Amino acid sequence: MRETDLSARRLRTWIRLLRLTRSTENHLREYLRVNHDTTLPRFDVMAALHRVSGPMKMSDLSRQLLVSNGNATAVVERLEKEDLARRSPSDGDRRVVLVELTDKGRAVFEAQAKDHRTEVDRLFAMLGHEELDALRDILHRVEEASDGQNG
Amino acid sequence: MRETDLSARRLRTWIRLLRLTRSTENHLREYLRVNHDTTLPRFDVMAALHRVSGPMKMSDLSRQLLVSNGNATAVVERLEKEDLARRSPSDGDRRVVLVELTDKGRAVFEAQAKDHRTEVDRLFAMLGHEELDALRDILHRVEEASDGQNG
DNA sequence: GCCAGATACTTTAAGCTTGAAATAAATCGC
DNA sequence: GCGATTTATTTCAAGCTTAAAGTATCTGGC
Repeated sequence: MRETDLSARRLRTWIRLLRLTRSTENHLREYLRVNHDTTLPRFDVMAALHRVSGPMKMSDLSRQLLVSNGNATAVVERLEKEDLARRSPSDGDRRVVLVELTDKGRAVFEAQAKDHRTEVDRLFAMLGHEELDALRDILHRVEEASDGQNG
Repeated sequence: MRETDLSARRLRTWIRLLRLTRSTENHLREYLRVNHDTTLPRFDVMAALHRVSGPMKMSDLSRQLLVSNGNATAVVERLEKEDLARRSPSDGDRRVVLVELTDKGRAVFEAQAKDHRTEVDRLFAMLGHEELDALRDILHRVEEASDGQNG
């Protein structure tokens, strides 16, 4: 009975984790739409580009965001159309395409990110250092284990 | 500096939570595709229908899954085409549409769910009762707080 | 009873996402 | 060097998802 209990609890926990994530994403999507006229995927891509503060390979972008390569192409294409990002060929390897934020993109993102951060802070306001510690440890464990299994 | 630290940690934690959820969803999507030739949205809808084991309002379905009403319509439509689910009008309120699994749908889902559960159990194998307790408490807190703020 | 507003659902357009196929370029073994 | 394989990216078709608009029905105030 012991192991069956654990298995059932893991499933219930996963479902609740999924619900919390969806609910939070829905909040943030609505927030970005109303206040910054943008979407979550665009924001995510811009955040990844901003973080490295320089040109980034398309493949690194999709790997980082855990989305397909075709998806990265599509979102970057839209950002490019609005002059928020720019693609350029790589010097060394001619297969590689590099992406980076434009000046406009950087400015727009920084305004969005400031509000986004405030909103996340609000949504998780009830978590203090102790809960954050506990959560970090648990996330660590799961990530490490899955690293061992795959990539 | 105290509050700024907290805010930064909440943001980092949210990002890692999001990554874990995406990574897990990617695993499960691949698993369901390869082994059961189905998708995550279809599985989620069928799971919700199976859980209530009877007719369910379309609006309750989309509320439960935290997706838009139009989305529920689209996925149920596809399930219906494959004879996995069935829609019918409600007796009392003629605006209401009820959905339920067909016999075939129930059988198909139960086979999928068995494997899905095993897979979740595998992905979260490193979490024992203590971590699950800790996680449950944290999820509780966040959910309660956001219930207070909104719906 | 009527009608103003609320509720339940579907339809639509646009954008997101995937997996697979296609293209192009690099690398490896010989 | 050459061909086979691998790697980087784009293109494509199909499905997913949302927000908004549209249709139908119900409810509450009068």
